[in-house]
Amino acid sequence: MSDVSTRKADKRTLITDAAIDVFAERGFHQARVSDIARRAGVADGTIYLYFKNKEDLLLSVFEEKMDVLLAGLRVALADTSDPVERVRRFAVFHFRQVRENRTTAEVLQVELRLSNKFLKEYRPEKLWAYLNVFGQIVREGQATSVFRADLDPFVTMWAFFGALDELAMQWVLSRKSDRFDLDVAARQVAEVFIRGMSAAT
Amino acid sequence: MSDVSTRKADKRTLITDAAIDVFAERGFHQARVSDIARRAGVADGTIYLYFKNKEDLLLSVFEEKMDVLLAGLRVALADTSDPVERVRRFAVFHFRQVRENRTTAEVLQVELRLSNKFLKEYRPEKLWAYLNVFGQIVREGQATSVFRADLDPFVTMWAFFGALDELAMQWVLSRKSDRFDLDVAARQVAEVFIRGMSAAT
Amino acid sequence: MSDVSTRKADKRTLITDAAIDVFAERGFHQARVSDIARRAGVADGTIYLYFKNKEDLLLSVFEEKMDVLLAGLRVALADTSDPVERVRRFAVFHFRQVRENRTTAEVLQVELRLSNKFLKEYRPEKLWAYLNVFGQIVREGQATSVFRADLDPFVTMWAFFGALDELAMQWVLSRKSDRFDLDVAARQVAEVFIRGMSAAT
Amino acid sequence: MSDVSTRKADKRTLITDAAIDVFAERGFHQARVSDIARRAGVADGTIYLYFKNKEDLLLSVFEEKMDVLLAGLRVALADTSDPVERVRRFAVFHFRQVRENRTTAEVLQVELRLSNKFLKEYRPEKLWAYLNVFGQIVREGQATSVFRADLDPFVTMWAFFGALDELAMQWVLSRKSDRFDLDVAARQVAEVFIRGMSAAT
DNA sequence: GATGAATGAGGCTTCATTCAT
DNA sequence: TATGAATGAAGCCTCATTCAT
Repeated sequence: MSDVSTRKADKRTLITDAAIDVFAERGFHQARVSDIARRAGVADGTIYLYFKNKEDLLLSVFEEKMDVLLAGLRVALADTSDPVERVRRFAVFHFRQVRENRTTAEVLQVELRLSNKFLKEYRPEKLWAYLNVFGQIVREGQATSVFRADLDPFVTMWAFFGALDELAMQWVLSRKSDRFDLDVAARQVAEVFIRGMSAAT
Repeated sequence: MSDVSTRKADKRTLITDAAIDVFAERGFHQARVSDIARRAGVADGTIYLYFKNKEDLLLSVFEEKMDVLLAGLRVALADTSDPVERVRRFAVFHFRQVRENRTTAEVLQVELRLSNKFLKEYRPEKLWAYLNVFGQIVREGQATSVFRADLDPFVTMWAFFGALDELAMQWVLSRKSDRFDLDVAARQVAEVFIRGMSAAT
Repeated sequence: MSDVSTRKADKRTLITDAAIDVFAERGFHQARVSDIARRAGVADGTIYLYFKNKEDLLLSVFEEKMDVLLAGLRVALADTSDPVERVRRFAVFHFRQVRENRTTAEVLQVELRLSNKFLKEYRPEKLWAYLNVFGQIVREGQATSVFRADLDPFVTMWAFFGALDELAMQWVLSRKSDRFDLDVAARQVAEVFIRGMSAAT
Repeated sequence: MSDVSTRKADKRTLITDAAIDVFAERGFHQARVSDIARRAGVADGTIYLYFKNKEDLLLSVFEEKMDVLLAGLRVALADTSDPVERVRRFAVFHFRQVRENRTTAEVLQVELRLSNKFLKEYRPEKLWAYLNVFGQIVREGQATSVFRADLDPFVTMWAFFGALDELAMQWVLSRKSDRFDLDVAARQVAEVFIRGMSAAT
């Protein structure tokens, strides 16, 4: 990689990292481009060399974040094909990401609303890919009769993601002092869904 | 009720109703106060006799609708004390409200969550009251050994709400054509949680 | 005086008194009509039963204040015709008014600027009458060769008033703790002008 | 001075100059920021790169003009240490500035005093520095027994400034036709104060 | 006379984006 | 590539005044 492209990549990363922080702190609409520029240590105009506009910056941030998340999720699920175990790992993985990078949950929240409402034309494929991993787990569980066949994977998938997402948001928003244990929460949510979806009588 | 207070109440309602429509149509940030005023049939300044500012109008919509929602929920749960049945009714009630008040749901689901103030500063007591109804159901189920004792009602409560909320949002944001059946979703989510929380082996 | 007219007079007085306070506190432009109404204990609209508009209220306040001031001044100067003594009494009287009614100085300041600039058509006759008392003292002093004949009474008059007014303003604006002695100031200003205007070698 | 800083300084000056004109013409409250921008030949928003808001623009005009005034005053007094002569030069200098910069004087005399912030919150250090020059003259005169020792320099200083200020305001606000001679006024005010403060019997 | 809810014009200010350097 | 000063559209909100009761 040449010096120039390295520096370019660095600057782009500086901007997206700054953007994640500022979007998480203030939300998309309240975040000012100049805030992001200042935090990234670049000029306002520089942002427009890497991103078409503020909206594009948000989408890029989201896409990059989701790429990392999805890759990590695949690694976390790699060495087991047991649907039950995979559900557990999904929950644990999601909450570990949230804890290790608090802004993840916030950016997801913001994105979830904006991508559908404000940016009508944008389809958050990466988010769907992430969710579909769970949908696929459900389908596999149903195929192997581990999970009840009458469950709609679509409904289950969104319900599961909603549960994780809401808990993540509450954890992020709570004061450090009365912050609950994410590992415990992960296990409990996983168990509720596993038993809830279970085909066993 | 006197004529004056009736008219006053009416004007406030005119404004909140108009606000819900306009917020749902254009989104909070794109909605102009003058649009809301025109739709309500009042002058721009009149809005500021009832609400501190545009954001306060949004939060007031939330407060008012949550009051109605909570009252309705209590009615829906009134004639049964069976925790299992109450979970079912909670889900059914929630989704029925969403379906019957789509624009209101859209504002509460989407626009409200984009308000930085709502997420970061405002303490949504009304939301907590609504959720605690579910928390209470869990505790009663645990007390009667219907639900597993090792579940944290706090975690379960947020997980359940997150599941309902996320599905509601997907339904609200989806195009009419590919809108899924909320009754089915209500039943499935309720069953997953009921079985998931069940103390039975 | 009938009950009605008494009550009417009372209400008018309530409003002007409130207006003096509010104008002094916040200045003419920053003062809100509703603030004055609240302080007076009347409805906003009531003010418009007694005054044409906000501007008219200011002018009325000023006129009334000046009437009182002028009447008081005449009393204070009544029993002496010695120009030197009258200068002393003028200064003492002015500062006594300021001390006994702090808002006097502030209303004068506000008025002085507004009457000339904002209300071009308004001629503050009452202020001129007040000042002309000093102008007349100068002229009498010149006529009796107590004061130098080459002084322009117009210039001297404004200079004297400016000196009094500025000191009054500084006294009003100063914190109670480091507030200087107005009596001393009155005597010193009077002496400076008396000696300064004196015809004696 | 580099090109950039020159241009920046120029733009700031363009704005303050335009502001003085517009404030003088229409008064602070009637002046629209967009008028000032147009007169300065810049965009509305540009003003906010140099000034916090409209009121800050007014106060900045004050600060900048007082700097110039103070520097000029020091030059005017430079080549004499005779307190009597210095009093004369102070008055002459002050009125010369008023005459030569009528619009600036109008803003400083009239508009500034209508600003509540200026009167109540802002500490006009620059004004005090200007006044203290006179206070110092008094003290020097007292030290050399030219002026009476019993005069409070603080009182004398404000009285003198008040006299100059009030006359300046009357001159600025008067119609051209009946505008009095500022040179005569300067001489008369100076003589009144010199004799008034004189230690001689 | 008294009320105070309602009006609505108008302007200050923000901030995403551009472009000359 | 990088800068950051400049732009200017657009909208929230204030508040003097009115008028139906």
